[in-house]
Amino acid sequence: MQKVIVICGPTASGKTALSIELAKKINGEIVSADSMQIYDEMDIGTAKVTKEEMQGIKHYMVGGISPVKRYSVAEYKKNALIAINEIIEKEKIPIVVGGTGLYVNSLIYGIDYPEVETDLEYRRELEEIAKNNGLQYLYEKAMKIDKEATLKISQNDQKRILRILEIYKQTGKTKTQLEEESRKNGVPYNYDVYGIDFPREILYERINKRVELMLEAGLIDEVTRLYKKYGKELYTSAQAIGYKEVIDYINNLYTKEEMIEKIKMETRRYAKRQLTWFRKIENIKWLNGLDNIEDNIKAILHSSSIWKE
RNA sequence: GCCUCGAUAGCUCAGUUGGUAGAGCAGGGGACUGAAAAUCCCCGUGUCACUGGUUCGAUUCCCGUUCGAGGCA
Repeated sequence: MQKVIVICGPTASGKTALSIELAKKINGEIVSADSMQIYDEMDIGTAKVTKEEMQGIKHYMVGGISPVKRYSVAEYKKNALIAINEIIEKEKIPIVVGGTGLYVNSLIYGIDYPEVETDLEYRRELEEIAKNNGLQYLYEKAMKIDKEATLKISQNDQKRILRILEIYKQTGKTKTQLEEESRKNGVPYNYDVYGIDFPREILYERINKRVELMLEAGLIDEVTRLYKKYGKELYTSAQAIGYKEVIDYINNLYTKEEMIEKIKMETRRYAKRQLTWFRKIENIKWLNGLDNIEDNIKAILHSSSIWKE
């Protein structure tokens, strides 16, 4: 079965540099799995790869989406698969690189999503009901529709409660049903997953340093430009760490120092959550971020069966 | 130099009418199938500054010491 290499890891763990070196070595091309680097005009704060960094290696799924758009895993999965196939057509090796656990999983577990658009009207309606009648009311409603899925989530998890209701409204099927159907189809490729990790303290130092560098590189200007241009039109993209804090700073919700500390803190927490995703991936092979890139590439080539074929 | 107040979790502080203590924040762990950098769940042992005294028992009361803040000289 066709091999696809996957490199994941928390933010600031050096995924970009490692993946580009690897691509050069094995004639690969890169498919990003990052929910925020997919947006245009958000470069500094998302640590998007630059043209120079790419060194001629083609990247897919980086940019190309307006920051006003509400992108979703379903779209991601569909387009990432197209990219992977395109790379295979060229007889190159696809390397999926990213920090968004949900996106990575959509590929490696071959999750299928029915072709429906998100019904924003209905969502707004439900949000209204949650506000007026309390979330408990919707939780009970979800329980009646799909008990199994509802029992798995918290009574406070508004997003997932709404999702159970939305799915039923749009497809006539329950979330549990759809998940079962999705599992039947199997996975088309042999994904070989690697994770980069660091001792926590060192990772946090790297994160703090990176935030400082982003500020120096003009993060505030970038966000200001974006915010002036689109304002409240920004939705998903405005939830990005570094962006929401700068927007709050622009609106005088806190001082510059508070804003900087907040970005660092939120990024650290994000890294922690990312690790929770990756630890759960069965068969993930961990690389030590402290080792140099050459050694880690050797480790990948050694354990991956690509070159045995 | 004198007086007053303070010293409790990484930080800010609460509390124990004497029976060895708990909040917020930070931190840690986890969940995750169309917003996911989102959203949600769980986790609190620390010489109660140090020395001595009173007491069956002191982090709590008393004496002193050290450090910090304020006031008076």
